[in-house]
Amino acid sequence: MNKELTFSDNVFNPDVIMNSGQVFRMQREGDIYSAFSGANQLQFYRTKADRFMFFCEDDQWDFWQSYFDFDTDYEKYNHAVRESKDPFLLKSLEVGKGMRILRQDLWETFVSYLISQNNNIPKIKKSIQILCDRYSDGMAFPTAEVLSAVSTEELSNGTALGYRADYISGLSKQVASGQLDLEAFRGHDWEKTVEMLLTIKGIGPKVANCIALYGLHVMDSYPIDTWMKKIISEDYSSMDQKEYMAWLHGHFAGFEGYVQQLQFYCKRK
DNA sequence: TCCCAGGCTTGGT
DNA sequence: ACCAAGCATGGG
Repeated sequence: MNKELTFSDNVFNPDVIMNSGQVFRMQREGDIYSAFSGANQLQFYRTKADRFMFFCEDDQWDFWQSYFDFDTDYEKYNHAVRESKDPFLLKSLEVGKGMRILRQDLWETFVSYLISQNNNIPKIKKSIQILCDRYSDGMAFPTAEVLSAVSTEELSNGTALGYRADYISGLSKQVASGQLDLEAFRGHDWEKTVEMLLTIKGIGPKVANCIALYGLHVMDSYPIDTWMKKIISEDYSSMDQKEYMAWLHGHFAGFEGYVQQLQFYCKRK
């Protein structure tokens, strides 16, 4: 099916989204954007300045609508950002306008952020693509069932996963056996969600917040990584990390993750 | 060669 | 509760 939708640049900018570090399988070739998540795939392109044409399988549109969070008005978030008059945030919004927080396939999000630890974005993308090529058709993300049948040795060979292969193997087996139901992670508040995620081997505070935000759409979670630490020390030098977190929550309760995503994108750019 | 990358586990205090 | 070492891999 195809669908044409109108968005202002302030609320949907695929170039910003795909380079924001929250997604590893969205790319642009010429004028055509492609996105892959789980077993879903989508192509789209800009038809006018503020219009986009989307193409996907009929039964996948609901997923993609949810993926891009199209039902949420991001202008209300942007308004709050402008109201704050915080210099670094105003700059971040200018650079990163059109950012959205995606709602990605949950299994793929778990595995992707297990891979992300102590790693860099190009290499994360590379490892994920190798998994898709080797254990799927190159487009759908390999299922837990398939990965659980692969030995840890094979999984770590030629994938650049390193020690992370062990975490992925372990999680795959738990999910494939039914011992762990990823759907059970939905529907809890931030604290409970993170607490549950931390029980999984290989998931620490940073990865837990990434999965909460990008997979479970818990919008008040915000991962603190090396870049965010750099932002706090360089752009909020009057605060320590704790004070920064209190400030973020105080001004942007309920969408801290979006605000932080703008900052992260701006800093890396 | 060392340092860093969207860090976590383990084993010490 | 906090701290350091170790962990695979590749790029600068």
